[in-house]
Amino acid sequence: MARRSDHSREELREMALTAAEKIVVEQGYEGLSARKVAAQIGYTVGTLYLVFENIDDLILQINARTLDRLHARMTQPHANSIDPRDYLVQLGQAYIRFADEDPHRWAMVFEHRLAEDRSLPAWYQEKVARMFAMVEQGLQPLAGRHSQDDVLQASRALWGGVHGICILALSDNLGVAGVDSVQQLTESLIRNYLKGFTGD
Amino acid sequence: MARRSDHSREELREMALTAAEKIVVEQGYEGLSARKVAAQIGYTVGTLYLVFENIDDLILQINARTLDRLHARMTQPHANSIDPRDYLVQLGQAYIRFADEDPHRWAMVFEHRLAEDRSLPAWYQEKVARMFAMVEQGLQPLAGRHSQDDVLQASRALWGGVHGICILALSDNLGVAGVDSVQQLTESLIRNYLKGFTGD
DNA sequence: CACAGCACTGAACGGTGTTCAATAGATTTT
DNA sequence: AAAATCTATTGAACACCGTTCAGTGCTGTG
Repeated sequence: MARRSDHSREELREMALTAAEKIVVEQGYEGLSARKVAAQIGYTVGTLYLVFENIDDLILQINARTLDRLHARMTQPHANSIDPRDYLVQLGQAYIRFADEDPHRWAMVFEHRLAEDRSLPAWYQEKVARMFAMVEQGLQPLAGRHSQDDVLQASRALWGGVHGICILALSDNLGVAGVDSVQQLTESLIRNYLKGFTGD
Repeated sequence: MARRSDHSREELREMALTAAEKIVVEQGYEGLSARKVAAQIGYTVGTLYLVFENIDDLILQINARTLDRLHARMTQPHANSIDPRDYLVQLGQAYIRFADEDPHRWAMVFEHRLAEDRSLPAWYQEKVARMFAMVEQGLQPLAGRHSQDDVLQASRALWGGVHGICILALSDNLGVAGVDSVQQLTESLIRNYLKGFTGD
């Protein structure tokens, strides 16, 4: 029996999340289970429920971390001093690279569906919004005479597009092998879309 | 106990698939279970395993039917006698409409992941390829001086894009409410991409 | 040193996919 | 018609899943 107060709630939470992430990275979404996480950190399943509302909650916390990692990756390209088109391509490619390097972690963000009725908490939606905002800002210099609404719509279409390519590629539904081809597809999508958007 | 030979293997298979589809349509992927399907058709779970290899197999069969339905929907717009651009937009919108009208059925095609190592059977991949082929053909009239490879790549980028918008929209990650807005996004993606692709 | 409080346990519940010895109903043989 | 054979179907069993909560035993307090 793990001693009482060996670890604070916060420590427990941290240990559990780290252990769970390890399982996900190695075995994917399907490989994750409350009992496995508990065993990894030397506690029993009941304890997990003192720290997390339920398994969905735990998954959401991991996905939040994944979104943070992804965001960090996408902050590496710098908007200043390069062509806006190149910047957006770099954003897209950072996204693809992230998904390729850590497919299990990435996939869980999109494979995890919460119960039909329940919706994602605001703080989580915020993290998603933050990524769309990056695209929106990257698109801004190319706005020309487009309205703000147009830019918003374009950023969504564009990012949805990149995401779609990423999904299909990772599930082998694109008949495309290797990251390089996927990167090319992404670049094709972005550059052609932008050509259409800016109208030249 | 259901009488011996009340139904042929083929009838059993048909009954099971129909029952399973009903469950999926009503309750989604998560709501599906071998026992529920068996109960629906008046047999016990063991019998299902005489007809299907396992639950993944059953799901794959349903997904194959879904792909057929989707394909039928996408065959309704006619390539002849309209502008190729309009045709591709119609294809995209048929896709979105299908996903919107039957989200559970559609979602299962993409939510279902088979074990890491196993890959989709050839006859199934064929059905996926058939859909990409439609896009490729729709794109052909706009090929101009592009190589065949370019057209192939463009069709994948384009379709991946439509798919991505569809996914994000259905999981409420686009902050877009209502089918109409999604249709607009799709049209934006396709028309702008095509403008870039054809270069005018 | 006793005791109260509570961190933690782990068995229990109802679910899942999957297997396979046993059964019961149909068919064939006697 | 009865007996024997055959086999489609059963359903209990297994190992897992998420979740709950009465009980246990450690720990800080009085």
